[in-house]
Amino acid sequence: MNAMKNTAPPSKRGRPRQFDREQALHKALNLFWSHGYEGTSIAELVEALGIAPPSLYAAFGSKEQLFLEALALYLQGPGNFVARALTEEPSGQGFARRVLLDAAREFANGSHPPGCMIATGLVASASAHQQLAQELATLRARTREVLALRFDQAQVLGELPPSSQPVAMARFYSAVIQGMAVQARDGANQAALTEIAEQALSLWPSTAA
Amino acid sequence: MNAMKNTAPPSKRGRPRQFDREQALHKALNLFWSHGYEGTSIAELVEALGIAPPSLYAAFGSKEQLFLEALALYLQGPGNFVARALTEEPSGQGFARRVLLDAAREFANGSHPPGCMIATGLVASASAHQQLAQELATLRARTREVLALRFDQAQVLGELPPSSQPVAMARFYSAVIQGMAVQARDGANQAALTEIAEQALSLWPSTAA
DNA sequence: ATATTTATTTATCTATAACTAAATAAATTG
DNA sequence: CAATTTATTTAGTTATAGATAAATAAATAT
Repeated sequence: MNAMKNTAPPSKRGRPRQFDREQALHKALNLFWSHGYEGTSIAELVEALGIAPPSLYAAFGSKEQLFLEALALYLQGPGNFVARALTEEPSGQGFARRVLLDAAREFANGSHPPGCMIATGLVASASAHQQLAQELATLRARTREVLALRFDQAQVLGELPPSSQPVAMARFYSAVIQGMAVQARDGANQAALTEIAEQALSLWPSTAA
Repeated sequence: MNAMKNTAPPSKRGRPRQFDREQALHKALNLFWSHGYEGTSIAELVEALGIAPPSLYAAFGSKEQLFLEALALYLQGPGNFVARALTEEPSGQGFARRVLLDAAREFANGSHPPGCMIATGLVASASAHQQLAQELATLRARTREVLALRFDQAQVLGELPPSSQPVAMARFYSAVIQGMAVQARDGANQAALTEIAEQALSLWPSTAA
């Protein structure tokens, strides 16, 4: 609820925390990423983090808050490729290309779990976790919107023909990314994912002004 | 484990079952489809089916067996579009077209939950359910293989140029279907899904022998 | 009718889920 | 040092998970 607690400098009074909070958060991220929110128990978390339940709750509040923090970490780290492309790729096509190829690389990057926490997170879950599921759905929607905005912009700038449909294109490329995430979970390597990405990218209208 | 128990004609001796097994299975399917395997509890199942736990266990064996039966029902019903296309569409392109457009229709068909049980089922789950997750992953792999086989066949028949890559195409179309399933869960309607499908289908190489 | 078979009812059982109260330990502040 | 603050340890709590034993009910077979 309060971001201050997390971004505040380590407080000076009181017994110091015996574990590295950032490192613990990374381990939690890996668990949630691998097994999903519902598939990860507090028992597994405290085991992996090497701490007792009260330490986890003192540091992170609840399972849900821990998940949300792990998700934020994901979005700043392995899941930041959309944001990066957004600032670094000026053209619509370059943006699409960058996002899909980075997705292919990240989804099959052996240094962390396969796939994407957003694309396939809480797609079907218990009613009790509907709020969290909605949060993930909103993140997926935002990615679609970002693509649509960029494609619309490309159209306005004449990079895309007036006949093209930015929103439909955004849905298409989003779907491809989400499918790539599923296949990554099923063991597809970077080469396989890149082939998927390249086929999708070959759909980009040729620059005929 | 034994298919006989389920396919056998209703036995004649003993107290007859007080509920409709098929109807109960349909309700279980809807729950699993909506909330996933992990997100559906026995308590919710017996509530929806209107029976007591021992009746559920007597009829279906276990939660996992019930899920597998529901999955089989899904594959014969709303999830049978790949199998249908396989027997009814002779050409590679017709097959791809049929599968993707049927997926668009089924994934957003209001008479049952959105999306696809296979495409997004148990993509990330607890270690305890790894066997079931593997089962789903195998079904996804089979779909990919079916597409690849059909595309390969199309290539042999000259319908696809020698330069095309059936396996890569199969991965691509599978990914699109899986992405469509995610978007259906997120509320995409048939029109939106069809637009995704049409874009993917527009990639089909023009018939230039 | 009696025995046999199968299903349902009722009341749990054991294990695990998420979470926490209370006591103790380790730091800072005055 | 005493008071205060915060973290950890220990040992739980309550609720729910999946599953079942035992008694009862309702059918068929002989």
